[in-house]
Formats: sequence, structure tokens, C-alpha cells
Amino acid sequence: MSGNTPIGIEFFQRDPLICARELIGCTFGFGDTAGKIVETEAYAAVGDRACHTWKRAAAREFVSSHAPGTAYVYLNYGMHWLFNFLVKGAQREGFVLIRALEPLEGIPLMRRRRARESLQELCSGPAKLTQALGITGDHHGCDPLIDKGWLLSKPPGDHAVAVSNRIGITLDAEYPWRFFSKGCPFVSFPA
DNA sequence: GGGCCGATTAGG
DNA sequence: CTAATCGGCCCG
Repeated sequence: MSGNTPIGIEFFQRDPLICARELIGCTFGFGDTAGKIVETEAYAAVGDRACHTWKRAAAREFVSSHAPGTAYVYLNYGMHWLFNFLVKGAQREGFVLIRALEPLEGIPLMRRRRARESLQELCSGPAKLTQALGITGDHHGCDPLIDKGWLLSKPPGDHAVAVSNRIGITLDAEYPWRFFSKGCPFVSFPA
């Protein structure tokens, strides 16, 4: 009895910035591994040059043809899988990138997949956490709110959330659309 | 078809 | 600081 409440489709039918902030503190898991979300970023489907929809027709098609909460997983730098939730239904649509987790369950398995011992090296980056959880391109387009094996729930209470610019982008880098747990040692970048 | 670029990471 | 490594997009 965790006291957590499951997250439904309505959660992702809001502004991506709201979703990104609200996901901080939530439990996210796949298979035998899970963690607490401690860092996210929002991307807007329209007017955001850092979002895939800016250049990629396939990304725009993905937004229009999938339900809120659907997993958008893609290969970055030819070797790293990055996981996003699709957000749509409000005026602004887009994605929330999951950037870091505090490891909670399946830690031995995470250590094996990551080939790292340190707790802080398991999920402290968008590509680290997909590797730790076993998420790949096979999961692109699946629905974590419905499909077997996924976990997404919200704990009671509030969380201290800090805000900064998004990391690793050059276009529209000045938008303060990154959210993270203040002072958390499991984030990808302290500030 | 060729060139270039990326929401990153690990290692020197 | 840089290599690794590959799907998209843009151009010709």
C-alpha cells in the first residue's frame, strides 16, 4: 500500500509545462524496475524549435495519431534511447521528456544493465534511465497507461520543484522548461 | 546519394 | 575534450 494513485489519461490532457512539473515525484517503472521521477523537460509541438515536430513530419504525425500519454521513444546520437510522454488535449500540445529518476525497485538489475554500481549513476540522465529500465525503440508508440508492465502513479503531498533552462539544445534554449527536485542527488545536472 | 546534425554518454 | 554511431532532413 503505497498510497499512490494511478495516473490516467486526463493527466496528459493538459499543458505540457503543467504535466512536466506534475510528473516530478511520481513513480515510473517498467518491468521489474522503477524509480521516482526527479527531472523532466517540456517540449511544445508548435513554436518550439527544440521539439522534433519542428523539423520532423513523422513527429507531427505521431502527435495527431496517438492518445495522450503514449510513449514517444527515439534514438539519439545513434545510440541512446530517450523516453517522452505525449501530451495533448489542451491548447498547447507536446511532449514531456523524462530526464532522471531516483532508483527505487530492481536496483540489482539496473546495476547489471548499466554496468555501474553507484546509485547515482543508474538513472541520472535521459539515456541512462532508459538503459536501466530496459526501454528501447520497441516501446515507441506503446501506452504506459494501458499496456502491461508499466507503472505510473502519483504520491500524495507536494514536492519542491526547481526550474531551469532545458539541457543539451541550441534552439530555443532560453525557455525555462526543465523541472527537477530541488537539491536531489539523482538529477542529471545539479542546476 | 552525400553531408550534416542531434533532447547523450563514457573515457582520456 | 572527443569518439561513438545512425535515422532524418536537406540539398543537388
